[in-house]
Amino acid sequence: MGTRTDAPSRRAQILKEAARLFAERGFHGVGVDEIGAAVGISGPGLYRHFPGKDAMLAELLVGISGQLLTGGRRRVAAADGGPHAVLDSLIEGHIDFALDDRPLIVLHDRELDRLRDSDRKLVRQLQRQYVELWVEVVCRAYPNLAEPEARACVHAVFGLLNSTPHLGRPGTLPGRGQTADLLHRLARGAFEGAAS
Amino acid sequence: MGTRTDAPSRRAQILKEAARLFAERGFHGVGVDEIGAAVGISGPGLYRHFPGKDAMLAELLVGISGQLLTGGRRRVAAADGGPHAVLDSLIEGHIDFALDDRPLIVLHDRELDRLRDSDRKLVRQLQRQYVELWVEVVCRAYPNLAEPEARACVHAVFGLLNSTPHLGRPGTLPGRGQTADLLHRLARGAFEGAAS
DNA sequence: CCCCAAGGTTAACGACCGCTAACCGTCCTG
DNA sequence: CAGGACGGTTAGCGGTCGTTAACCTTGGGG
Repeated sequence: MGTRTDAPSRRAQILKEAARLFAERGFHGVGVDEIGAAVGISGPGLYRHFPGKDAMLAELLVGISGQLLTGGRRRVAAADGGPHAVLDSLIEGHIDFALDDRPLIVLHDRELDRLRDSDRKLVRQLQRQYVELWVEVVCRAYPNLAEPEARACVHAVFGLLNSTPHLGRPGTLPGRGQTADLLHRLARGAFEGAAS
Repeated sequence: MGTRTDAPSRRAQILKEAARLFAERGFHGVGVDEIGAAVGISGPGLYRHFPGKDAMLAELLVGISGQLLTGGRRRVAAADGGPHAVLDSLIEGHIDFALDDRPLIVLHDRELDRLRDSDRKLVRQLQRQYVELWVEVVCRAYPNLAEPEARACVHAVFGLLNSTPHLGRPGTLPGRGQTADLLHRLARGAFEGAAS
């Protein structure tokens, strides 16, 4: 038997609802009773699945950071074109994540400081590796960008791509595909502008 | 006697420290005692200056939104070049704000939902007007962008420019001037990329 | 058939938080 | 020199929050 991939239903459901609530109202703005109510159980029943409220946030943030990193590494490893093609792949992956898991993207750069020291250190390490992955590709694609500049560009483009939650209600923009395309052009253009 | 511009020292000091703390740990993560301690008085002494903790956040957010809007309008009115020059001026103004008042920029798009309904409605209205100001200029500068696309671009570029808090410790990037220049090129490039 | 693990329930505790009450010193002014 | 506005203080109240305790129900296996 594996120690993971057990009991997918309830635990995953709790994490999903907790992510939504944390993203909407902030970690400190959500009570455990509300999280419980969101999954049909109430209050302290959550403690059969998690040792505490902090642990939910920690698991969410570690999960996000890990997913982003491994997804990015996979795309870099699967590169078959030049550095620009690799960068496009990274951008595409990040956009997919931002569009499909908005609450997680919000948490990922808003609620990091609410973690216990050890968890925060781990998440920061994962995030840093993800950034460095991008920085290497950007430096290869735009050789006239120095590394600190490239790092700043990467952070800025993350801010750009993570702006999807601010796009607000749907319907203002045609569809997911076109939104993704627009974001992609924005990100590429930003790098081009920085390197000019 | 004017109803404003009185007692600049203490009140302004409280607002400044409250902004810093709210940005660092979130509105719900900061107690009034900590805000008091940050300005040398302790706890309920704050209630001689503000009716409550909510009022501090409200005043901060209304102030930021108003400053951004009036600053933007001033720059549009003072336009002496084509739409691209106006857009450059808007970008420059927003960068100045983002670099000089990082905590306020953070609050401005993180803690909006913690306000009472009336205050939130006001702030949202100011923010919307600011966005529309940009959208008009962008539509003039890039006529092949439809209005919904232009609006999405503006939000995305805000996300890009507001990423300065993530740049972390200073010293990684040369100086303020070069950071501002890099951000400016990133923003212009993003619009160019979107319009291509 | 019994039992026990899994996953709930409600009650309640201790800590904390926003805020009020009551009080106090210090100027500035009529 | 009285007096009141101003800007502090400490004590404490009411409510909320995360967490624990004690108990209950159900389903599957020796």
